[in-house]
Amino acid sequence: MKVTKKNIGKPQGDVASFVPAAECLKTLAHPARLRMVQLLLSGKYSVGELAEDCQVPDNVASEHLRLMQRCGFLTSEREGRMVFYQIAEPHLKSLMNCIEGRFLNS
Amino acid sequence: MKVTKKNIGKPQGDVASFVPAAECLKTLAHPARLRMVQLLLSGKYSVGELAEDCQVPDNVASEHLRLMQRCGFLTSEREGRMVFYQIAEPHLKSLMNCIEGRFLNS
DNA sequence: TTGACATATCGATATATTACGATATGATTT
DNA sequence: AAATCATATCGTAATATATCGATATGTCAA
Repeated sequence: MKVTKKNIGKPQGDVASFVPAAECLKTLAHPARLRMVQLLLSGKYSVGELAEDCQVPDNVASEHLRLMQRCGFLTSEREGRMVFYQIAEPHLKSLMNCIEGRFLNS
Repeated sequence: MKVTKKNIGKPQGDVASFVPAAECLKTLAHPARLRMVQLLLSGKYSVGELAEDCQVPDNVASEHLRLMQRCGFLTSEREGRMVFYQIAEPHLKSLMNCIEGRFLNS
């Protein structure tokens, strides 16, 4: 590749390559959804339990969980009349570590 | 602290403690802004250079940069008629490493 | 000082996101 | 089967965000 003034030292990729990352980060960028991910990284929770912890109605919790499922963060499993969600994206753990390290260290 | 059925094994914090994190993540969750952070982690760039790389007009780039400055990610410094932005938040580096590791490894 | 360049700001519009209430589905108990 | 519980979906209204064009500010060069 020819090296010009324009690309010396530039990191790989371009703005387009960040489109999927931006979508997933947007999905994560909500207090209730962050808290849900944190909880699910530590154990098993039903929709109702997550809703109660996050202080949102059940249907709102359900929508948050559906969004995270859509982008591959979570999977769900029904047990009786409850539904349990779990982490499906392994990178979420290190990502949450970064976030907790920055924002929960007060 | 008393241990009850409700809090066994729950990670510290609650949904409210994630409000600032969610705001900052929302700021980061845009393709152009992610690319700008990636570039600024690797070197020095003016507004115009960032705008060109991200393929947005100068004023749009300027607004993106202002948003990131507002939440403490960046600082700016004028040199002549150009303005250079730089990373102000050290955690951005590890956060970008997580993001690149997940989304730019195809 | 005039003109050109780089960046920033403002107002308006278009689009996206969020939350809510109502209703629907699925499962269990009586 | 009917009632109840847990979750999901849908329409809608409120709010937030993104983008654009126009204009403003600040800097330099002629």
